[in-house]
Amino acid sequence: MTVPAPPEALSSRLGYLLKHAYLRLGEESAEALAPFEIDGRELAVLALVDAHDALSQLEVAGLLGVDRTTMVALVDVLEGKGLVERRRSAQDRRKNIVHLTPSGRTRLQNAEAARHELERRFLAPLGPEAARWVQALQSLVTAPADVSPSSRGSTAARPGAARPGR
Amino acid sequence: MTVPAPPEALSSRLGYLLKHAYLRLGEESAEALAPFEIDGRELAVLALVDAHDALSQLEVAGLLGVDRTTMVALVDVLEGKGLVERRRSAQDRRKNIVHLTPSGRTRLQNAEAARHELERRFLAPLGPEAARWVQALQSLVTAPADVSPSSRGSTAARPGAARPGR
DNA sequence: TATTGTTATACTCTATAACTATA
DNA sequence: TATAGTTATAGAGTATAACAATA
Repeated sequence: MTVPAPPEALSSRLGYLLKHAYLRLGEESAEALAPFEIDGRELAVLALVDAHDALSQLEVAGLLGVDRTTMVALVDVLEGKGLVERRRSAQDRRKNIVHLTPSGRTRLQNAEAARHELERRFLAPLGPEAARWVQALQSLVTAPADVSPSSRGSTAARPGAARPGR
Repeated sequence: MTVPAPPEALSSRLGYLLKHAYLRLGEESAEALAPFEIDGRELAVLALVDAHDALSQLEVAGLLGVDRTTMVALVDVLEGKGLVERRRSAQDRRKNIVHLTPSGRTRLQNAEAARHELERRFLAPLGPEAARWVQALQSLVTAPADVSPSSRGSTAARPGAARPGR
């Protein structure tokens, strides 16, 4: 269901708010991208391999923050839809370079337009503050993971940290 | 590892940003609440049954936005920890009213203090804008779910909702 | 007949471990 | 020996279906 107007005890909880914002965007995103038979994460893969040049599966996985085994399935799906192709790297034949097909490039452009429109609608309640709000969100995601007194372990780096993360 | 500084192609994606903000908060939250042997959602349940009076399991589930079967497991865990008790409602013996135990009340207070401190740290990169940013986030979660042309449609029902694929 | 709580089951998502082919 | 990709498997998390007790 998502969103039956949360009571005070919840509306102040960052965890609740972020989770439900994420879920809601997911729902609307699925709907907006359905005509393109693609989901938001698949679209992100297309955008990445378009923007960068000759990325291997592992490199895409790293950028996206997903496991390499997850990446295999993701590329399987995209290749099955004819949107990308795997090509062995000539320099290092262990690597699969992920290439956009012409069909994939077209799909990327059309779906990106739909995504922009969706995000515009999603952020509409913020009015002119939307852009700044998103900037702030970026700063939370890329922040150096705290530094202050009460310590804690940073998300990234840290020797034998064995993060469950992801 | 979350957050290897996302490239431009990702840092503008709301889906990516919300997901990773949520994941990161989850990691830090787990760490901050670990001493209390409780997670963020369990804490939210304690706060809800404390704030409202005599809520049934189904009512808590509705407020929290989780399934009633999920709620059973959640209450099982909290009852196992001695933080809540199930009591049959005298008015409607089908209902389990969820009560805080004295131990639950103490745990709630201590864990809430830790949560506040955690959220303060998490939002620190926003500086004095933090409060307004959270307000904006609230408005996204409680927004009337769009109104414009392409509408949307809750997870459930909706008659002629296109959906060719899946 | 409908609702609350419960159990059993299934499905999605993702991670871990082990294998292969390359380096 | 280490790395990229793959496969098989297992673990969260959550939803659906069916059932008992109660209304």
